[in-house]
Amino acid sequence: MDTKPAARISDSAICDGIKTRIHRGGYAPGQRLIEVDLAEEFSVGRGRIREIFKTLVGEGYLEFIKNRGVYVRRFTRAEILEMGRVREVLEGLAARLAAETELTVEQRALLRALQNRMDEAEASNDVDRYNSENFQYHAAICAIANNRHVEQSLARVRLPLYRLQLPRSFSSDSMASSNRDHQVITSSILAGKPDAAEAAMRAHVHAGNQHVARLAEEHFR
Amino acid sequence: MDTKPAARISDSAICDGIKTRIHRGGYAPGQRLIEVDLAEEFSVGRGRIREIFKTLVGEGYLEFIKNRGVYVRRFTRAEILEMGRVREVLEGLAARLAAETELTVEQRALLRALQNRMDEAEASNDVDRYNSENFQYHAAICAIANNRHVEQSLARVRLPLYRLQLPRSFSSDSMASSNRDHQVITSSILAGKPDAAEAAMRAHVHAGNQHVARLAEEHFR
DNA sequence: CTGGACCAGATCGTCGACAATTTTGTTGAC
DNA sequence: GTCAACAAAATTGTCGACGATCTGGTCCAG
Repeated sequence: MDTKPAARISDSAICDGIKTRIHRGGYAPGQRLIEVDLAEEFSVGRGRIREIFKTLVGEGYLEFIKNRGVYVRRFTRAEILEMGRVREVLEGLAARLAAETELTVEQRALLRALQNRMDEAEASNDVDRYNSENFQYHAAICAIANNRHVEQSLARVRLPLYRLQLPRSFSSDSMASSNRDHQVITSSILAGKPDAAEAAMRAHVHAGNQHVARLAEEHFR
Repeated sequence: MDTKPAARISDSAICDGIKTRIHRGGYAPGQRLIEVDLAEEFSVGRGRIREIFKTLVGEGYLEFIKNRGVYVRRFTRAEILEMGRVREVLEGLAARLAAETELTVEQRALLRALQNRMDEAEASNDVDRYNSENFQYHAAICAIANNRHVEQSLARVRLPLYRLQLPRSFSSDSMASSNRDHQVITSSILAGKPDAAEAAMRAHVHAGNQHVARLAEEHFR
């Protein structure tokens, strides 16, 4: 029993692999994914890949066209703006729930640490780092909110953001403004003020959406 | 070409069939669905049923457990309350978007007609009819909001409501209170007041959630 | 040169067969 | 009667094969 025949790969591992590539840009928006290619790559049958595709379609990553296969989902500008409005209220709710929570010392420390890191990134004008910390910050608030359905619904409407994670996504100005929002949100949550936290978060996401609305058309194809 | 061999049933038709049964109670929450049974019933292969299951899992109707099959999704009280909070903000957003819309005459007429019907149901104390009109009313607002992602996200968090669609779901008192909310929402949308419409809708759904929170534990198993 | 008809290759759709796993049923000891 | 161990049945997991559909290229008429 020394040479196990390469332990069978799990469905979720394959799912994660595909998601990661989409996030990282290995698969481009609109790209067609060929069943047999992935089947060979992961050394599984085509049927399993097919089922995994259906799952990923359900999560909003892929688009399915009958008899034509699946494509990495591509969002139009109008669609991204529609999702943006949903994101406003959901991120707002997450902030509210976080502010309603009796925070643990670890949670308080985490929020402060993330805010510090964003402040540093802003001070050193490091847009990439700010962007990355920004994602973690929103994820942390979502985790503190502790509502699986908020998290799940948010995940869907956040999908287009990964694609817009370009260096140009934040200018120096917009980064400063974004971080001012964050500071208000952070302190509102730490102070346990749900109304303030939600309002600040909604305004914050709304501003981000207007930024998207002003982007040139070429960003969306 | 006289005897077509029973035109092949489409995936979406099968999906709808299963969904309908879940809504109508033909399949009970927690019930296990056997692949081969459905395959035979619809005269298709098991693989297709399997893929359809994955799709329905993605939409929140079914739950999948490896090596054990799929079950009609069952929600705990805590989960329903979590979903309720999401519903608050999403229904609120739908009302806001509807109020932001330049309504057509048809849309105005539809809203008024639905409100009238609910008023009638309330006046005649017809809980079942009120319940049914209530669903249509919320659907109509969602349609006017005209945001596919609001609709999609809402569909998920509305799922537990179908199950609670019992006659006892509204008492005479709560029906009156619910319809007062509706009247405020309706007039706010007709008057084009987004803030008022959203606030009223949020309060309305919030009240409904508190009603759920007070239900006895037996309703959730 | 343009466009439509046709053909060949690539890819998807569906099914049935067999293996793996879980569930159910039975037996027997205590 | 209760429980464990085992055996049988039911159900799910996986794959490969075959037909159906789509894609892209070629050829020929105009």
